[in-house]
Amino acid sequence: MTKQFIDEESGKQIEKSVMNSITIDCVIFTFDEGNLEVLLIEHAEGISRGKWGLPGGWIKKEESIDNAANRILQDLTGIKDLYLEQLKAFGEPDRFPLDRVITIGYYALVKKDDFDIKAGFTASDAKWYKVSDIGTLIYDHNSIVDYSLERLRNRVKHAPIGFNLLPEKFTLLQLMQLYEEILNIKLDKPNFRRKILKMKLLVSLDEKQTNVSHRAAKLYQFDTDRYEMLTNKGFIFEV
Amino acid sequence: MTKQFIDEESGKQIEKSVMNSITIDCVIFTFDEGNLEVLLIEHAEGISRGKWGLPGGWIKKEESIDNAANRILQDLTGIKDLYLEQLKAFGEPDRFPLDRVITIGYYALVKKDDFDIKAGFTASDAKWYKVSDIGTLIYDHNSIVDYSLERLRNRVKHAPIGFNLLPEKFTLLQLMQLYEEILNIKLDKPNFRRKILKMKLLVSLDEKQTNVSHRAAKLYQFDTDRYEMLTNKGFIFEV
DNA sequence: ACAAAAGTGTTAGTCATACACCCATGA
DNA sequence: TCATGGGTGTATGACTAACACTTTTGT
Repeated sequence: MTKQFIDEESGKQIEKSVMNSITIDCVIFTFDEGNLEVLLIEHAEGISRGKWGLPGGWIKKEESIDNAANRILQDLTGIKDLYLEQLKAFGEPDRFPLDRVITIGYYALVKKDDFDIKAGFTASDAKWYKVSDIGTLIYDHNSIVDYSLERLRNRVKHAPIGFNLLPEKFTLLQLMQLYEEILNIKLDKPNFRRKILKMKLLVSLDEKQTNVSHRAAKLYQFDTDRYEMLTNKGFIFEV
Repeated sequence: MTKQFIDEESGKQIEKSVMNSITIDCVIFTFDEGNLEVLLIEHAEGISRGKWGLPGGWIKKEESIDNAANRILQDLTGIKDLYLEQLKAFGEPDRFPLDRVITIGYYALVKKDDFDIKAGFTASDAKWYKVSDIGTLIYDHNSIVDYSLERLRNRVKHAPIGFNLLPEKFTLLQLMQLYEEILNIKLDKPNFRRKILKMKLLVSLDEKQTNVSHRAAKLYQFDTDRYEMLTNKGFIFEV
């Protein structure tokens, strides 16, 4: 099954135990200091040298698409259990200039703390960009990012979110800012509190913030059972 | 670009100006006499002879995936402007027994009246099945149907539906039954009326049902502008 | 007259919104 | 004592669910 061939993009000879004409591209989201960010990779070689794009890779002949996406992300980020979901296939005939390649888009949610760049990438190769600061990316990667944002906005309204984006312990304001940032709206603090607390999604801890120059907020964590239950059942978080 | 090769499934020699290892499969929904139905095809040749599955086809090298799906469905059904949306890619390594093939799932909504079987299919080759009557299909086609149903159920709660499933003129009860059938629930007639009418989605016609053995219901049609607006903006139809 | 579905009215309760206001803490 | 964010209270209005009720039409 394995064969050697020249990668048309990089010019390098690579091992070919992967599927032809199909790739995977991932939009990796994180949340840091009130900003929603996406991990981008700077291409070092080939026709797209110096340009930024989404991390991606090939699908091995004997692995499922989901497994391929998981493998690619684990190799890149070092994170085992990240949240990962397929978006859809992107396949305009001219999306990749050298050949007809269809790509399957994924999006992932990770905590920045867990993140650890791996495998031949240096800090200058891979960088977090605020979603508002993303410029023009290679190929159709801007479309994939746009589509992933739509999906994320939809998801946040119908299922709990934050488990894979916030630290273990967080304040209600942090959670609210996550919603505000994803949905790009302003929320009313008192009403947000009530809405979230009524869901019984959070466990209130006997702990408070430290080292803040204002009244310390209570810390919460997610009730994992309830989180899972609401993920399956869904809800309406209207704005 | 064009080459001849032997199709492993059917054994037939077919023209090969299409992408390798990638197919399209479509779940075509219709609504008939209160039932949600799916179009299935009986395979006449190859390893899956006599079994039922979803209609599908190949992607030509120079067409987009969406165009391929449109072409395949137009050839099959004769319908020009059907509602069509990509689901996602399905790619378990063993989903197709003879080779590694990834398929891109689509779902379509059609009016049965518009429908007209084409291109080498006879009535015994292609048949409408009630969703509750779908048995075991070839490959992973049951997963694709299940996923399309989930997507349809989600869609019906957040955007207007019916334009591509109901006749031009319809009663409120027909629309309600469509919701009931898709969501698999019972609705309260008076409350459904108010909810839908409040959306201003329908234009009331000065026409009534004929030949019914009870009080004739008023006929409605969709306000296309409003339908489109609500499709883009989205809404919440909670149950 | 009766069956069957169309269509209206009413009530009680829940929920979202908007905003006023008090609390705790570090600088 | 002031700025900053944490957190509570409350009045209003909108909407939903449940169900009783009236209307129309063919048989």
